[in-house]
Order: sequence, then C-alpha cells, then structure tokens
Amino acid sequence: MDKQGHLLDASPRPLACFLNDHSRRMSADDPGGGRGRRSVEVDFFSGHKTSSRVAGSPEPPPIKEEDLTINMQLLPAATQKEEDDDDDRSASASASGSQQQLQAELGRMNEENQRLRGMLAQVTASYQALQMHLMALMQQQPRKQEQFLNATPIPAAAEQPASNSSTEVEKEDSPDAGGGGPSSSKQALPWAAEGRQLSMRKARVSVRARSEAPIIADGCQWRKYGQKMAKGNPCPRAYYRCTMANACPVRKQVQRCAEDRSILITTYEGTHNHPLPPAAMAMASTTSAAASMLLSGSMPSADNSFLARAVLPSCSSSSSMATISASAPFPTVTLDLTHRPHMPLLQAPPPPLYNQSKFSGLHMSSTASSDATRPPIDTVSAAAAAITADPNFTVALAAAITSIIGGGAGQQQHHGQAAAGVNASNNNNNVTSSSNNTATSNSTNSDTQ
DNA sequence: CGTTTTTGACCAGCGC
DNA sequence: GCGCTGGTCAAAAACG
Repeated sequence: MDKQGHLLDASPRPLACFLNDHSRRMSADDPGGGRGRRSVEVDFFSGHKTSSRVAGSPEPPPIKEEDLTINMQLLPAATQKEEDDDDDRSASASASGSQQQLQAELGRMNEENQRLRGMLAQVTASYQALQMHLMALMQQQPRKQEQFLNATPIPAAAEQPASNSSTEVEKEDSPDAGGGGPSSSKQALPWAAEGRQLSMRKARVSVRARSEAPIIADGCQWRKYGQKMAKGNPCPRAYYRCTMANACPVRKQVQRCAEDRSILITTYEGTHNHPLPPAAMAMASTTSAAASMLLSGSMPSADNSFLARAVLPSCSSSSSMATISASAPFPTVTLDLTHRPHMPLLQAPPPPLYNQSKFSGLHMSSTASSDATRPPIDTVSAAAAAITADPNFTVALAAAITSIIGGGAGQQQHHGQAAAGVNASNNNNNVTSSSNNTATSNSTNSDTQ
C-alpha cells in the first residue's frame, strides 16, 4: 500500500486529477438514464461500478488517490507508531533493528521514487518532442491532403479541409453565429484560430460500437442540447456538446443503428480547447489520429492499413473497420467496433489491474520505455480502442492498461489537443478502406450531410 | 435553486 | 420558390 502511494505520488498530476474527476465524469456521461446520469459511479482502479458490476470481475475496495497519497505521507508516522509498539514490548535492540529495516525500506522507496520521477521527466520530454514533430509533419502536408481528398471518387471531396482556411471557418461558423442566435460558443471559437484545428473541426470521427448503454463513456462531460428524428432511422439522434470548458466546440451525435439497434453510433466533431482527463485524452488521441490522417492525407486512399496500424494498432489484422469517408460536407472516419469475435481482456480483466502499485509502475515504465519502435499513439490508441469497444469503461480500461503492460508505449497528452473526444475500438479492430460515404456503417449519421 | 433534459420552433442548406 | 432535412436554440420541465 505504501508503495502504491509512493508510486502514485510520483505520477503526473493529470492522472491524479483524473482519478478524482473521472468517476464524476463517467457518471455524467450517461445521459441514458436521463436524470439518472449520476447513477453510474465507476471506480477507476478497482474496475467496477458501484451500481453495476461486470460479472466475474473482482471487487476490491475502491482505492482513492487521496487515500494513497495520505497513506504515503503518513508512512513515517506509521513507522513511528510501530516503533512505539516495539518499545513497549521488547528491548531497544530489536526496536532499533526494526527501525533500521524500515528506514532502509523507506530509503529504497525514496530512491525508486526519484528514479521514477526521472523517468517521468524523460518520457514527458520525449513525448513533447514527438508531439511537436507530429505537428510539424501535419503542417507540412496540406497539399498531400488536398490531393488525397481530390483523389477520392466522391464529388463532394472537392471540399477539402486543407483548402478551407479562413473562408471555410467563416462558412462553418455562420450557422452557429447566424441561425440560432445567441450561441454561446460562437465568439472567439478556439478552433477557428488554427488551420489544423479547423480541419479537426470539419473532420468527423464516427464510432460504431455495440453498447446497450445510451451513450459511450468517453471521459468527457457532455450536455445534451437537442434530439431529432433522423430520416431513415426510427431511433432519434441526440446532440451533445462538451461542457468541460466554457466554449469547447466539440460536439457529438449519438444514434442507434437502424439495422442493428444494439449498435451505437457516436459521431464526434471538433477539437477540445481544454485539458482532458487521461481517459478522454486517450480516446481523443485516437480520434485525433484518425481525423488527422484523413485530413492530412498521410495515407493513400487505397490503403488504410496505415490507419489500421497507427490508429488501431492492436487490431490491424482483425475484423473491425475504419471507414474513411470524404463525402460532403465533412470528411468522416468511421471506426467500426462492432466486429469483435472475442474480447478476452474484457471478459477477464487481469488481476494486476487492481494492484495500484503495479498500475502506476506499469504506467510509468511503459511510458519510460517508449522506445522508438512504437509511436506514442500506439498505446493511447489501444487504450482508446479497448475503452470504447465496451460500454463498461472500467473493464475496458483494464484491457487498455493490459495493452500497456503488453509492451505498448504509453504516452498521454497533457493538453486537450486531440480531436473530439472519441473512442475507438476494441481489441480486434481492423481497418478497411472505403471511399464511399459512411452510409454502410453510419448511414443514419452522415447520409444526408 | 442550479443544472440538465426535453421538445417544439427556427434557421440554413440542398435538391427539385 | 418550395419542401425536406439536419442542426441548433431556448423555454419549460425534471431532477438532485
């Protein structure tokens, strides 16, 4: 336990914040109950919901980050107490021996703490360098993006995000500014400031996942602002807006598939303008990666296997799909998570997940071991994939962490740079390409757009 | 009482 | 121009 606190103390602050925030946000992400939005409380580490628990998962007492920290801080005091007990019942020789042992233990832990901090700093630095590199690459590719979208057989592809610079911004803005009237998000739209963000605003990432829950828990906080009956689908389409920041432009649409109502189609649009909790960052990173690749044209239209490997690395040879659509008005990436013949990790979360120290250690070591053989997005994407593949976020998180354990290099964004918080897939997504619109996968979402 | 959801109305874009 | 559809707004209702 002390080690848990010990390691957690060395972990980056966002993680700690997330531990506190996540359960709240997770519950808030469940509009399904409508008023019951706060009914689902999820414990991040124990991997079970307080209201409903995944069958077969162990049920350790919830571990709170504060507890861990406090325990860590109290460690010397506890040590002192043990010393007192020893004094009461034994000779000073044994007490001093015990004290020395404890001090040695403490020293070891401090040493490890320092080492982990060093690793964290190193990982953070390399991550930032990678992110900068990615940004630079993306900025260098507007032309390729144009070519990519023009190469698609969809006539509407002429509206490439690359070419929508400021004029597109205004065009995109106008509905918000004009039509509805006093929209809260129309002034100083953060995404309009930057071409890339604009692209992310224009790009959409649609996620198809089997879920009985009315919404996918993606780590962000959403507020429902509308619901419509969409043509060709008896199920209503719900509109959500990110409420984690005042003017966050990210929106999402949630609708059940007309053909198979067990499939939930979530379409994200926009870029968060605020820091995200790790879970949301993981998912946002996945969407961001998908959208970026679509918009940057970093992959040939005929071969989306790159997307498969980069966005859905753990599933590049399986049966799910990522459908690329450049159809008007928004290029859309559809991640189809509905094909998952087996989800062993989700069915049987590994016991180590519930070991806080192991989690932290893995978290750290995995990030520290972010060797060049794996892009940082791998683990994030794998995590997002697992997370979004299953409505039970915590169980899916187990799979995500397991993927980290499995050797993925974990990197997490510390700013809400990623595209719309999104989710991705399961453990066996694969990616296929399609240049048609997403009608096959989300016909009710982008069919008439 | 503050926040969120519901729901009817409004607006813009598009096709005919 | 008209109708259809998608997207958004905002007042009312519901909830905690």
